[in-house]
Amino acid sequence: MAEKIRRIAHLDMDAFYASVELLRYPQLKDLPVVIGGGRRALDAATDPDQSERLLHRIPLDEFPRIKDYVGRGVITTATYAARQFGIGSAMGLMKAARLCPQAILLPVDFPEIRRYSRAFKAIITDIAPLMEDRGIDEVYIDFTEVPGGQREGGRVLARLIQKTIFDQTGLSCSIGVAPNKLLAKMASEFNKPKGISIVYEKDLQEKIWPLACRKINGIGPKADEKLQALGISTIGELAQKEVDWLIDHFGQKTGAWLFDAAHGRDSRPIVMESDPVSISRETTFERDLHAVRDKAELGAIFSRLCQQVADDLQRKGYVGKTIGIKLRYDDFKCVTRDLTLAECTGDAQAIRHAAGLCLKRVPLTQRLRLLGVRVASLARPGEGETGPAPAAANVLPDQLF
DNA sequence: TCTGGGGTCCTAGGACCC
DNA sequence: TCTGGGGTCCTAGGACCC
Repeated sequence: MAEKIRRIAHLDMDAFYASVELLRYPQLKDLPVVIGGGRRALDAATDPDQSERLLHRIPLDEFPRIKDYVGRGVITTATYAARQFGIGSAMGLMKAARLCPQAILLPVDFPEIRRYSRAFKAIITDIAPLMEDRGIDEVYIDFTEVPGGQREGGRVLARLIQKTIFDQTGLSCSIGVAPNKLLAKMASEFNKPKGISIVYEKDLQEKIWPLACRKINGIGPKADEKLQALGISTIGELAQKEVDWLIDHFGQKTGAWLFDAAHGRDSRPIVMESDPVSISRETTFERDLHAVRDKAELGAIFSRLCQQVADDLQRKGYVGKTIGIKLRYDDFKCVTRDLTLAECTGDAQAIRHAAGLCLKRVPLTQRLRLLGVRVASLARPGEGETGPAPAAANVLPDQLF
């Protein structure tokens, strides 16, 4: 019997958030639709009175248009029709409105998105149990030992998974199968949407080296800029460099990683379970707020964030001992402060108190656009939890908010 | 009219201990 | 008195990803 070779798949749902909405509103198919934004200006779409009518093929001209949106939201997903206008993920909605004013704008329906996310993942693990969750709309799957996982380099199994997901949910996905996660991730992008791409080790020069370095998961705008400045644009060009040269320019760790990545080497395992490192909540205000003039409003938001983080901790079954805050100023500059307590807590008041101490260590003359609260150094409750904060801690007079 | 929210990982300096 | 390591924890910032 032939030796099995390691086959890793990366599966990415096609325009996931938008596709889920299209299941509900099939009349929007082939139109530019954008998902994103906050609550405001979208009430029409979520108004209970209207949702009745939505089920009965609401006329197109009654859908909210992006040009009517006022706010600070960004795009989560755009349909392929919307992408024709240059609209893309993470783009500000205001900019997207200029590119395609008539695009339909729908808010993210998180419960629905999570429902479909759980559904497609359950379909996958029924077929191939070794799956790594990489977020709401993508996963890695180990094909190596699964029936059909070796046939045609994984294409047979990929087709089965793709078809089963589509038959059971109506959603399409793209799959790349390769010797490791790094290459599988790149392969899944080759034929989007509804694509299947198979990459073998021997395909490195032909299929991977012509690609831009930016296609490597982990090379972002900054690293790409630095590579460009060194005359390196493609993965092939990166692969021509000596490992020592890369280490000189990028440091030991990054240099060695760049070298391996350019040669298609990646030994990271599939990780099926992991504990979170931190749990946080943050919010961007509708308008920039001032620490003094908008003190009451900020204080209320601050307390709410602490309560939400405490609720999240409770629901997920964690406590933590490092409490942190994050501020973004009106010029988009960001600062963080954190404080490690003697013992873990999950209590909203204790979090609020520690976060309040952090806040005092930060300059507050400039207007703020974002405030966040984070709990890290997590543990399971039982050992290390302090419970409610001592009464004295709650009446410290010098709390800012 | 720029630029969300929830994460992970890395680096680097200082404190502190052995 | 000066001169060293190394290891771990804490903190701040930043790159990157979905």
